[in-house]
Amino acid sequence: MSTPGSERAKTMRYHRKREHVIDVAVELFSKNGYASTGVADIGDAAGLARGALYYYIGSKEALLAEIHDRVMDPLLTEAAALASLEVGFRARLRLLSESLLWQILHRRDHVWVFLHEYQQLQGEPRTLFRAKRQRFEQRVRDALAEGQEQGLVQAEDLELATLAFLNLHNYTYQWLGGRRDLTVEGLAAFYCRIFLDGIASAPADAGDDADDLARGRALLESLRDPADVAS
Amino acid sequence: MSTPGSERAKTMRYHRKREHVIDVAVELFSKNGYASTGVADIGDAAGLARGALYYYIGSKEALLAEIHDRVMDPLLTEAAALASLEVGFRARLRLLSESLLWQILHRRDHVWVFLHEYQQLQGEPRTLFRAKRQRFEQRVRDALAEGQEQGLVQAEDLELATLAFLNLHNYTYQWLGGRRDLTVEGLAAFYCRIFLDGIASAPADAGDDADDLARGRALLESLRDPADVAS
Amino acid sequence: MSTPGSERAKTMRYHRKREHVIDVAVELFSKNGYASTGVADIGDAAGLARGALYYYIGSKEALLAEIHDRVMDPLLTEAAALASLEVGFRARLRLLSESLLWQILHRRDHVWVFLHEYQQLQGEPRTLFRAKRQRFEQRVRDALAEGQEQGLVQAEDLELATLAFLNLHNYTYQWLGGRRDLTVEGLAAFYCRIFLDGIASAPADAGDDADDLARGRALLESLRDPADVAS
Amino acid sequence: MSTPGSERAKTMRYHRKREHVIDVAVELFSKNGYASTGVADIGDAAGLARGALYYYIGSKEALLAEIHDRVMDPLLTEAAALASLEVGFRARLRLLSESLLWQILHRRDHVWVFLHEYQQLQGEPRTLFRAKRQRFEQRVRDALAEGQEQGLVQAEDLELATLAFLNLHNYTYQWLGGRRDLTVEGLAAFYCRIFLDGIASAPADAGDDADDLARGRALLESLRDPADVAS
DNA sequence: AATGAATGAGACTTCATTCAT
DNA sequence: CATGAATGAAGTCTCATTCAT
Repeated sequence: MSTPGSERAKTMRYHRKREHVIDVAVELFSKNGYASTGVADIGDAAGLARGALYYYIGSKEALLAEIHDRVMDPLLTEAAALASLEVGFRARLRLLSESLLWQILHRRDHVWVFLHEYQQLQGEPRTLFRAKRQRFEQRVRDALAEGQEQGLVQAEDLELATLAFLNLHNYTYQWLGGRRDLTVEGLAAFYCRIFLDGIASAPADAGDDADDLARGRALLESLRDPADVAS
Repeated sequence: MSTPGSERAKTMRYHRKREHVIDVAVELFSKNGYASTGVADIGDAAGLARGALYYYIGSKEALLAEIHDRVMDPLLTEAAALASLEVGFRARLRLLSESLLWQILHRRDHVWVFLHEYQQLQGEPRTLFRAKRQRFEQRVRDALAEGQEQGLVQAEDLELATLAFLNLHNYTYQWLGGRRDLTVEGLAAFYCRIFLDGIASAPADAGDDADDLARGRALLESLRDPADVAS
Repeated sequence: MSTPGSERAKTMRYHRKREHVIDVAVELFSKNGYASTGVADIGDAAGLARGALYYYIGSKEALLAEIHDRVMDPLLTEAAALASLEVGFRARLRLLSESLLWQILHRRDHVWVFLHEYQQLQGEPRTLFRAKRQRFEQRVRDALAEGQEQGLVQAEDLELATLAFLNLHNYTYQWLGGRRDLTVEGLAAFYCRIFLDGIASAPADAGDDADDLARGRALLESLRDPADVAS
Repeated sequence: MSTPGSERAKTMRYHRKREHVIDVAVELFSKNGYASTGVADIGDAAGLARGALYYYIGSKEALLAEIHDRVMDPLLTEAAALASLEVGFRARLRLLSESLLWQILHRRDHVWVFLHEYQQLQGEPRTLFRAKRQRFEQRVRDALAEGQEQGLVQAEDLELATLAFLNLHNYTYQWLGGRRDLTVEGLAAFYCRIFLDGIASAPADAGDDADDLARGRALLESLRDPADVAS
């Protein structure tokens, strides 16, 4: 009676619809925030009644966890692959940059949710997610350590250098909506030029600017509430 | 009934208590998120009943707006002062960096709320806040334009350079809690060394790395779901 | 298409599967309560999807009604048979006790549902069930009336004696789970010894204990909230 | 400005209203069942909006726990007092009976909830309640042990005797609604006469009835489905 | 200046039931 | 026979806000 593969077809339909629901949720979460988006809103946007929605998502928080995985998992897979690739330090970092920016540019909504709402995760998903994030961070740190050995990274504090690299990339999600002209390769080239040439330079001797800085700092302090400065 | 001056005294007490309430709210908002912090929580932490709280705050959203102003206003004041200061380009950018990092390090909780929950603002406070943010951004852009004229900033896209500078600084609030050893001056020196030396360098000719990059990109694409790559 | 007899075969299979579903439901209802057991739970435990389940049960409430009948109907049949049996009063009551305890011990789950969830029945099943229960109660009362005529039951209030007899038996389902060592005959002997020897005795003249009782009652009253005692 | 004791007055008002809410809930729970009674129903019956209700009750389950305590706590207090009272065995048991029946008759609704819905308790309240119940049961067992020493309780299995005593009393809540003519003292006298005279008698030698019983049992077995008898 | 009490909308989630396939 | 998908009402609970006192 039933065509072969019909069972898989059902599963396929379920799976496709489920993905659609998540897509819809991602868009709403990124636009209005996780806490401010109601399950009813998602249902309306997905064309599903409240009850049917739960047939697909389990819970609002499971939805959030899934969105995190959708970004984090490919990111880790790619970073692992890049770590094993036999390329030079600068190329490896540039490729890491491109991998990260690919997610940020192509999955803008996901990344917004991912970087903005991660603290809403509770329990096991929270733990899991934190571990994954640290694993990714470690990949970047490993790459920078390689550069350090080659003298291409001048930094006492490698941890801080890693964070600076991530700062540069991660915050992009905040303003990306207003700059749709950017490409992954172009942005990676720009960020990596700044970071690599900057981090390769000798730690600045502020000698020339010392006087200017002193005057400026005095000015700033004069503007601050004494109570604030004390703290 | 009331002694002369008592009215001003009341105002003072009122003001002090109000500040305290806001302090308490900032801490809770930064720890648990704006949406997840109830007015009751704030009241409990401030030692005030719900009714009395509203005597001081007006509304939960007004509280949020006030927190934004507490960071944004000094930032704008200082940026304006620095703009008029007669110092060199590098020093001015370094001072802007220090001004911004001072808020981030010394008002960590405020900055968290400010950078994390600003989209929860609605109506007029939202408009106002966006205008202030753009004004601050313009200060940075102006400083970079000065560097561009002097050949110290090599960037076709000055807007993008501005955003990169802000990326580097702003995202700091996300991980600052784990690095309490940092100082404003030290961090500013590090960020500005990277940014200034990096942005002053000639746009990279990726010639040497071209082959590595090609191989890496092929690897990355092979890992991606075809459906994703298409989009 | 269908071989002769296949229809009856279907009916058999249907019937057997239906019984299985009910068995599963009884177990769940008795363990978790009727209201707290979902139709989905029953389906899962029976290995049937939600849709298929309804092919067998009609509705959740019909299931509950059926479970009641499964206990009540044999009970009534047996009580009727015992009523016509020519045996002495003591033996008849003992046999009624054994009949009732047989259900309680051998169909513990059914009886739990039956004695615990009967008030969840609505409409016609409710009416029917109440009638059946009263018919059973009447059988016990009839037996006791026989004993009363023979002077073996000393009770002004025969109704109350009936209820006492039922109390003794029915509440057993509450703690039976912890006492799996008991047998129908043993428990019936114990209950009937107490009840028959107790009910055959002359109504107590509390003369000897009057003083003790008075002191005890005074103590109890002193412990009670005056507001409570009033009501 | 505020009259002395006004603070206590507020607390008093809160307390009184809270008690009222619980009273209302008890009535509904006992009439319709715990699971079938919605929080909305309680609110309606108490004349309180949904939100206000939670100001008083905390949660539906906390309400259930409170109802349990309202019965169990006085019961334990009284049982403890009676255990220390210097009275004879028969009087002590009679007083225990009266104490228990006082709750059953005067707090019929509470007792219904207490004896019928206790399994709905979860977590800590569940544990606590079970411990209290066992403590009460122990009081009865202690009293019966006293009788056993005096030869007034003929029972190999004291545990079972305890349960029989409790059966007799506890199940009363099921039919009490139809018999409002009863008094605590009258019912206790009746139950205790049956139980004490019954339990004091020599274990029955069913000699006289042996034949009748055998015939009756054969009849019963003939009525039963062979499949059932096997189990 | 402060409070406790109340509100009512809306939050997330569950559930018995139906129906096209 | 059986299923997966869908429904919509109802469930418990939270929350920002108001107001009489």
